[in-house]
Amino acid sequence: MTTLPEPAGATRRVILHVDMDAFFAAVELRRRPELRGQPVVVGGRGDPASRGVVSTATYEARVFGIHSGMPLRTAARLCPEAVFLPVDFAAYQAASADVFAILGRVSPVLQAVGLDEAYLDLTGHSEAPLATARALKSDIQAATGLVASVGIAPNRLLAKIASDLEKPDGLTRLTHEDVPARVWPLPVRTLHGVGPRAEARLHELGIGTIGELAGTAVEHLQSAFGERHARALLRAAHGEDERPVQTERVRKSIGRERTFQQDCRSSGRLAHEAGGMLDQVLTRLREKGLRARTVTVKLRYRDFTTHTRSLSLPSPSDDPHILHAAVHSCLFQHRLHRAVRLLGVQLSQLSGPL
DNA sequence: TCTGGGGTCCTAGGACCC
DNA sequence: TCTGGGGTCCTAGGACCC
Repeated sequence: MTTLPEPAGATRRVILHVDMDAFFAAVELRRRPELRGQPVVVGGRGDPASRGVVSTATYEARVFGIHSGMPLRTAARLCPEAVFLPVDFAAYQAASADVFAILGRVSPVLQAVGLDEAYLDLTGHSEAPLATARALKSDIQAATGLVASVGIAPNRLLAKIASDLEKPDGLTRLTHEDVPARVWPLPVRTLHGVGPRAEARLHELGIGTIGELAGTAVEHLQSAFGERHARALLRAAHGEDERPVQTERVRKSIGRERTFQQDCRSSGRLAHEAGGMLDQVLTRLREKGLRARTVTVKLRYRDFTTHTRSLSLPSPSDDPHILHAAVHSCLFQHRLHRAVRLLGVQLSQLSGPL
């Protein structure tokens, strides 16, 4: 089996993926050095008895099977002696700004992915990519005390896989020629875009590794995934990815959502909470000088079914009266006879000021 | 009393217009 | 009476990512 040939005339790009190791936890340990070496879990309010999930766990905590997205209660059961800390988003934003200042000096073609990841395009740079990456890692550590893993590859897909291969403190280069030996043995779930559902469907087709996916006929995938998705999966399995590093992105929606500590049965309280959440979203909307045309209210019930109700206004608005009325209308189009676990208010179809 | 909160992108049916 | 397409908007839901 061989990889697909590169498209004729394509320039060979040099893409870096920089991924901070256990970022939230690393920032916490910087100011609580006495916790170094201990299992530390950052998530929710830092109270393992409350509803919330793990944002980041130190490698000492991961040994117990704790990982991001796991309920805090479960983490506490796996490792009762772990230290639980609340999420301090402002602290991570500040640390992130320090890291991105350093990244920005390496290349202006920089795409942030959340607070702790970034892609850089180094195509055309004279310095050897490995030397650049080594210097970058050491600059980040010297300036912030934080550790990054870096992947180098001809595209974003492979760069991201590369940065994960030798975590933590990794520095890994992947080329197209490396794909059969180093990428194909990995589980399909490693591919960006393959989540729990796609993984399960692939397993049903007898496909467990990226190599097995790469060797599958597109017709075999189409019934389960549709033609577009099937072709995208195959391209990814062959290490093909033409997506550019995108330096700017337009925000499409802003919203607020909250899980109740106890499920809410009162429609009066829901209306009150939704109004408060809309006010918070409106503050951000106006700070950015935006207007919104679509209002969505989301409810999740105890069984985790999620329902949305949306309303498009005739024209974009930042008028509190109009938007509150729209939220109210969406909320009461929901059937409110069941206890609600989560309430969300979202504004979309955003546009700039008139 | 497993399963947060911030998002993006895709699909699909029906309405409506040409 | 039967039978068209294409395009866009609206709405709801699902999958995925950090």
